[in-house]
Amino acid sequence: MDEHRSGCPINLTLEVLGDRWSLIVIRDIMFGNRRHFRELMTLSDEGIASNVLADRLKRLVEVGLLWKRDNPAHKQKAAYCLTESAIELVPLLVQMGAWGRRHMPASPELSVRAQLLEEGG
Amino acid sequence: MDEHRSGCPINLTLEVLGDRWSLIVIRDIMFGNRRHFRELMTLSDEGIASNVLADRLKRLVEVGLLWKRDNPAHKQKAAYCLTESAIELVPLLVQMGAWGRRHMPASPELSVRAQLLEEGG
DNA sequence: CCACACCGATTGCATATCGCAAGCAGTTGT
DNA sequence: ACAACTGCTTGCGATATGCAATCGGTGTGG
Repeated sequence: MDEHRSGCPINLTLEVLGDRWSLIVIRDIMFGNRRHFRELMTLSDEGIASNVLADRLKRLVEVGLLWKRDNPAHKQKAAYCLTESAIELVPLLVQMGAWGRRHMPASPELSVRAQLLEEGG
Repeated sequence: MDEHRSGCPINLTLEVLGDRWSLIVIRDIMFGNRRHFRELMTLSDEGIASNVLADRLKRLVEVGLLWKRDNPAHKQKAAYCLTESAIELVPLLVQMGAWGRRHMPASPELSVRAQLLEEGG
């Protein structure tokens, strides 16, 4: 993304994270302790397609939300890690969880985590 | 959208708001004091297309984030208003503004509003 | 040494959504 | 009557998405 639609902070955040998958990937790395491509693809309930996951990982690295750590022992098992910018998305994800918990048909077991974070985990 | 990808609160929020325009519309109604179709289309910096705006307004009404108030004096000038659910998105928008202000090239004049909200406006 | 399972990632293809421009019918002000 | 304005629709090319199959490179067991 080269040109921005506007300089509004909310809009700029939307330009980076405003799609159906980017925050799912970040959520799984952040709270689900997933680092590798196959983990992110198969272990999450939503079922992201491999081409979409590859595209999102690439874009999130490009915009500085993730970085790729090579594993010298296992060259194929590169790990995707959160940058400081991504870690600072925690309050945003907490608010998203809190809103979804109150206004959408969230499943009880998955709501617990959101509730704990909301109360200050 | 009939079936949900998962019961995770974050995912459910993304299913409703995870696109480039829904939160822009809500932002303009919430903070920009815009109620009418033409206002939302022409007065915002990002420049939403009319068909996309029509689609988003319809969907946001369907999911219960907006409601349409008829104007008896001006039949053509229907006003779109926030529901209670949408008003409770304020903390989420505040967090989006805060993150964008810190990590994206936000313009100074538009950042002021975000900063004020962040500090508790 | 070699077959095989696994790794991240790519390709092809059908479908859905997007951005843009033009235009619509109904309503309002003069 | 007429022009300006209302919310909204249509056509169309470009782009994004979802799905399945597959790729070349890498580690492993026999």
